Amino acid sequence: MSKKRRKSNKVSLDEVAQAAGVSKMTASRVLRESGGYSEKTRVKVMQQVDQLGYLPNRLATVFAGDQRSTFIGVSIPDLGNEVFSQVLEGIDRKLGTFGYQSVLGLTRHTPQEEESWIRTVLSWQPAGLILTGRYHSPRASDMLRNAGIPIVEIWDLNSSPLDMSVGINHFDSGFDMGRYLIGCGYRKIGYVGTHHDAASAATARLDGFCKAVEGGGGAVIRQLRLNDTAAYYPGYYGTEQLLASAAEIECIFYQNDAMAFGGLQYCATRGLDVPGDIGIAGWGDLPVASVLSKRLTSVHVSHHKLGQVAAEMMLARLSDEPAQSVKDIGFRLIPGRTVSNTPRS
Amino acid sequence: MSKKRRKSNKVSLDEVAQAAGVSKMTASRVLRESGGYSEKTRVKVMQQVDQLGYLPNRLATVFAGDQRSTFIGVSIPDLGNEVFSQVLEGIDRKLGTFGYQSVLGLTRHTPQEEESWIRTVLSWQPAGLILTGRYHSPRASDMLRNAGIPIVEIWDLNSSPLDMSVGINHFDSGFDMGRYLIGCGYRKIGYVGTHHDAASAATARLDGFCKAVEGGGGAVIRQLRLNDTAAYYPGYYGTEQLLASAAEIECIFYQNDAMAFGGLQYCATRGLDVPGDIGIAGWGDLPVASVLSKRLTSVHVSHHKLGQVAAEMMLARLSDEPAQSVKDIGFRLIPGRTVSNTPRS
DNA sequence: TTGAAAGCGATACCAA
DNA sequence: TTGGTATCGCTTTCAA
Repeated sequence: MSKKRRKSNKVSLDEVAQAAGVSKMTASRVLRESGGYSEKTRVKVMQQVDQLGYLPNRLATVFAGDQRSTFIGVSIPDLGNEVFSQVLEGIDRKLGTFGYQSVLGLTRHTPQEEESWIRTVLSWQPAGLILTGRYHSPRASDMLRNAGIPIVEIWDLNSSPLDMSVGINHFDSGFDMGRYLIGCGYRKIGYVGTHHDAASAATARLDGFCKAVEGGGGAVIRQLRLNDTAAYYPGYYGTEQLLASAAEIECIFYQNDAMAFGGLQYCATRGLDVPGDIGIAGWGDLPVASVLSKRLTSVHVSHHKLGQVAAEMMLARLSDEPAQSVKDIGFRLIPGRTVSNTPRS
Repeated sequence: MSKKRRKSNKVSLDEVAQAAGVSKMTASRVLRESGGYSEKTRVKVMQQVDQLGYLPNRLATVFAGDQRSTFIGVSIPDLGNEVFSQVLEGIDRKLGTFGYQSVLGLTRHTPQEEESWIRTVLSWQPAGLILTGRYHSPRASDMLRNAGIPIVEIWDLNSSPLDMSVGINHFDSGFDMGRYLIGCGYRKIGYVGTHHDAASAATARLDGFCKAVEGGGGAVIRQLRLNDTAAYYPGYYGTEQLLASAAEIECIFYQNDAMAFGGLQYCATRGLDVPGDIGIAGWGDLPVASVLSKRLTSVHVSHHKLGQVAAEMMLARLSDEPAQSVKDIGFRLIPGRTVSNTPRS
């Protein structure tokens, strides 16, 4: 009240202590249940805490002590893509259970936005960082190296990570799908995705896919990369565009299941039989695939688990337990019924 | 190096200042571009900033000054439900643009988890809070009132909010759908949703729905509330259960479009014609509906916009602009083609 | 078991 | 244009 620079009307530990007739150190010890104090003192202090509605200021705590905050910065490209909202859910549920909070950053896949977000988040002294993707701008990499906190790079498995990495090998997952489609007899294949740059996991998938297809005597005769999100409707109109420009395509591989589902709907609308007239393959095994009458050919990845494992590695590190630094959570090709394994040609 | 309680190897403002041969106040002014300093000084300081890789400690800034942090606590029930991941995306994109960060809390719709999350987040001195839902535990309400920061309650429009509110009137949206289905001639109606408690917006929707149906001479003859998430597959098997227990149902209203889509797939699998044999109505107008060959009967709500508006109200308040305290973003019934407007009975 | 004093990294305020 | 000093709320350290 009397002080000049009182920043708010919040109750401070000192006020609680005075009200309880003890020093603030004693009150501090009671609240942290550390060091020695008598039961009588504890009761007196806790009474005042309740009475005054005292809430500790953790900023001051972290600032004063050698402690770290309980923030974990989490960067995610976007939440429109169900893949990433599942990863985030997995991360935050696990972190929350252990008293940590996610500080979100939607970085749109761009290194510049990531860099600026990293700078800001680091200034809040986070306990650790979980980043999607393995590519970071040079300045971001510098900051990360100097931060001296645990860092988990997720999604695209990084065999020589800054610190730790969890994910899958996207190249291999694309390769396996390519090989599978070749094995089914397809030769003229198309791809529908969004505009992903060279550093993206989707690009690695596509590279692996093309390699397998070409190695097997087929060809990815057209790759459509839309300037849109990897969602249902772009899959729908992307399929339309693709088939309009290359009618001979026998099978289409999509960036993810949402787009593949859009493609399925386009085919249904046009009366194209799947897989009779055209094969459809997705990626990610998203929930929408769980209710289709024909199982969607796809690649299963446990997104929720990926997030959980990332959080677990972070937590292990924070409590100085021995932690693996690289973890491949794997994938599984799902044959499904939207491609035909009886070659037509 | 020489100091005793050096908490880390981080570079402090004082070190930068010393290296540049000025006082830390001068360095502080340069970095904040406030007050007066000469160009020569600016250059000297900035050089050292680059050289030493100085990152400000915002904890200290907030702690020292009258400033607030740039954290906004955001509580969301879960991200598996696309509705909420869209809301969150809308919030974080807007906040991020203005230099604020979302501190996430997945509170599972339970007041207890919300309370514990609120306590933690408040201890970090956030600039504001965005909370999903209008019901809070008594202790949470106390803390919120005493926090003295802007609070936006979203989702379920609250005409007498703690502070501000954005959302829609869920009761009305359910009512409109009920009236619409009655107008189409349906009388024996079912509901499939998840287990939502009395405080949930989904309950308000269902209440409004029932009122309209009963007022129109129909009956909601069975309400199925699954102990599961409001997702595709529960919609699928929920439909199966519902029809097994009440075959006379002519039309089903679902908690959201994801569940309705699961219902559609169940009908397709069983050879039931929609809307010939049974009507299907969803809620939320989720992206999946955008690619169905038959437009799903639903209620459109702009989830992304809801998040944006919530963030805008928060930002306005934080910059002391006049801000509306209650905003209804509205909804729109989408007739669609999964219910029939030619009554059969 | 308790308390007094120093200090964490920055900013506000006032003086030079 | 600059710098010294007090201060934010709490914990650490040391002494009683």
